[in-house]
Amino acid sequence: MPSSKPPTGSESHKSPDAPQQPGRPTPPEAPELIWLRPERTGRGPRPAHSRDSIAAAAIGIADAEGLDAVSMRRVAAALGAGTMSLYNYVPKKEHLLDLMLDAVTGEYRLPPAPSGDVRADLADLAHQQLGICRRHPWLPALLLARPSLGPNALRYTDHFLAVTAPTGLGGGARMEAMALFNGFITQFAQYEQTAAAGAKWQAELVGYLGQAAASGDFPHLAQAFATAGPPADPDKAFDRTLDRVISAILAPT
Amino acid sequence: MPSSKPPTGSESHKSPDAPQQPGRPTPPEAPELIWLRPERTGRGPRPAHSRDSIAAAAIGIADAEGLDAVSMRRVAAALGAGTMSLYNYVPKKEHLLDLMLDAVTGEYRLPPAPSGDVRADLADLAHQQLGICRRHPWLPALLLARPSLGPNALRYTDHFLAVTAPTGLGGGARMEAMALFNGFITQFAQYEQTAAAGAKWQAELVGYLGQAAASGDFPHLAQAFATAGPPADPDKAFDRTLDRVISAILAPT
DNA sequence: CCTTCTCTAGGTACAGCGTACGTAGAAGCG
DNA sequence: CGCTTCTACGTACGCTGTACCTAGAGAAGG
Repeated sequence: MPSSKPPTGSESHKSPDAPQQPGRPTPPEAPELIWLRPERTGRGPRPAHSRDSIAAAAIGIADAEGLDAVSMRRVAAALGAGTMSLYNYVPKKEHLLDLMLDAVTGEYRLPPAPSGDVRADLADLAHQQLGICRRHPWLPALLLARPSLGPNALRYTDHFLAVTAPTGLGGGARMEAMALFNGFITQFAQYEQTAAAGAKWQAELVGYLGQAAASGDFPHLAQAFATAGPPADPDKAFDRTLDRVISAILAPT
Repeated sequence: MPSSKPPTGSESHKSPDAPQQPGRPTPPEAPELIWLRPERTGRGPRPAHSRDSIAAAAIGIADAEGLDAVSMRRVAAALGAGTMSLYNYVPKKEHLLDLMLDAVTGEYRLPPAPSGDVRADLADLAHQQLGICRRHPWLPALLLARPSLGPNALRYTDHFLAVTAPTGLGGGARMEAMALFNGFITQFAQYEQTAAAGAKWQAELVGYLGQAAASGDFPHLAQAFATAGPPADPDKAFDRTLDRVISAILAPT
């Protein structure tokens, strides 16, 4: 997440009048989006790896040890490659994350066409997404941090637009609806992850909230705290809020 | 975002039978939540700084140069302190982020009591949150990454519960509603940020989407792309979706 | 065929990160 | 006054992303 000014890339000539020969000829402007760079140009030796295998290796590490364990060195080592060789495939680490994102987005099983029941189709998409997020605990954080539109995400988007076509909403409105829809699911999954992360953390939090409630400064919080039932079944809570979100999407303007 | 196993802290005795004297006596279990640690114990010299001043310094850096520029060294330097001195106030960098989060949460101007118009009160909260997020571009990313419940967040939560009390929903349901509400706003702000980040990026994206649409593989995307009007006023889009979200919250079960 | 040129692989090196640890001295308590 | 406990901070370690360079593999053009 570079803040505002990336260092503008290379521009690496040593002296203004030097001949083009030495070093790199500075490919004038490589696209920033990795999906716009061809994976292979056809010249030179065949690459020993592929974007897919790299993404798979990174995903394996992230699944097993968390997103923080995914470093260029680790991934390269997992592939049996030298660290810097990875940079021939992935110009920046950001792009590695993009590859990971799109690879897991490929796990959706999208039906060839909408069923006609918008609610059911959306619920299916939602449950698939929640499942994918649960299989890859690092995914919600990544989805929230960076919007990425790889080929598989395009497939998904197209399908979502198809499913919501009967609503009569325009293209832009349906894109907004998709953002709301995915955002809710992702955040739900993210919350599940952090909640599951630490029992000790949770115990501390409960103590802290109880103490806050007891202080008298937060009467409504105290009341909600006091009337809270047993911790709800997460799947029930998900479906309950999902219903509300779908209703919000389908509601007439 | 530590994945699952933090290294369990210190436990730092060198030999089992060594006397307790050397080094640190290992305070047996300091709470992980920074809000549970007292800022001051009363012994020893008066600290030269405070959590507030530290948070302010960090926020200043983040506002000016982005979240990545906020490092322990930078913050300490901004305070005129040695790097490691910061660790007397903030046991881990995570906690520094918690302090930043709660400090900006203090920017809400909460009325002493709900007005009685639930929709209006929620809209006010939403616009305040959007404003805060726009003032601090790094905030959405942080809000999405880590749930944090500092004192100011408790104030906010209590107010939200008060505002939504007339809905008749239970405490748990209103907490879920708050998550949905805040999540939507945060994601909207986050999206605004990334969109504003790079014109070049946006141009590339448009080209990429156009190319994808032209490929014929994504008919609905192509159609949405073709019928898209001029880019909508973000504030209009925000209010439009906000209305839907509020309706979803207020809808009877 | 050979030459040429482009591509890949990978090592080395650097700046910067979070933070463990140890030391020196100040301030409150008995 | 001492004892204890705190604060301040320098040094050092392992890790990160990645700029840059050197070899050599292998397709394209003559």
